[in-house]
Amino acid sequence: MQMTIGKLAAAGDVGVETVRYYQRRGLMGTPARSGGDGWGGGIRRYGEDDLRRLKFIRAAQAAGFTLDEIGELLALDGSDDRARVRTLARERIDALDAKIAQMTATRAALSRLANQCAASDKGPCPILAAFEP
Amino acid sequence: MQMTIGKLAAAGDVGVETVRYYQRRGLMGTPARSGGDGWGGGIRRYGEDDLRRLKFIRAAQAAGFTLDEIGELLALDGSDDRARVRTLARERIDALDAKIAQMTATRAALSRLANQCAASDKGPCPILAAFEP
DNA sequence: ATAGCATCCGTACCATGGTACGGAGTCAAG
DNA sequence: CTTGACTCCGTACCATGGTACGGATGCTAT
Repeated sequence: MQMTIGKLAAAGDVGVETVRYYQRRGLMGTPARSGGDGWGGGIRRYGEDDLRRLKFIRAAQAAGFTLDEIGELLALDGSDDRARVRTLARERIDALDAKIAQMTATRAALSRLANQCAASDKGPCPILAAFEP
Repeated sequence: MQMTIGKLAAAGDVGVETVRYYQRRGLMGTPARSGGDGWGGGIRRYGEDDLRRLKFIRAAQAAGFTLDEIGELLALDGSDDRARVRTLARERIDALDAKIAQMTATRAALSRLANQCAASDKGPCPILAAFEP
């Protein structure tokens, strides 16, 4: 199932410009232009693999990987440097754990704040204090 | 306990330039220069309140508020628009919940990946597939 | 009173992750 | 076979959250 960049972008839920940006960053390849009319022209066609790759980029990004790290992951896929993969995964897991813990604590602080500000129409509502230890 | 911008920044675990940046953004005030020598000169002195404010900014930032939103929160502190405060808090809580859920799922995916890549030295280790549904 | 470090301030620059623009070429439908 | 939407590509611009530079001045310890 071949598609144009527009379809690819739509399927990956990003903008066309974003796909092109990823290509410039080296995260995605640019298929040969194919219209076969003899010179340079035609339109690039993308397949399932490209879509998978695009979706991977978005997912990895959501995991907190930077585009540079994602580039490394993509390069690693197909190589067999398992150690490096494990290291990257572990690092990211640790970072995620820290972030999740931190966000959970913050959530609690915000929840307290919302409750205090809801309670009565008079009384405190101490925004600045809400995040204090 | 008065301090210079350098001490303030150190106490808040940010750089001096960052404090100055927050001042430019209107998130922190600039105390009057005081050396009393008669004209404009002297050095600005900061107090506990400034430190509290600075720490608040960092904490709120960690909660996912943008600096613009933090500006609004700071403006709200002292006003009595409780409804607005509750709304902001709720929004942020919802966003945090979504993000936490997402990160938890991602964590699981990474964990699977790390395990697969650790298991044997041969076999897959499918990075691209690791994030698939 | 002088060395040496910090502060003050404006302005410039940086990284990240895109988004917009515009002219030329291409493709599909009517 | 034209019209209208889409593609291609380079280049420019944007928002966010800082970081760096540098000359003039201030503060403090010797």
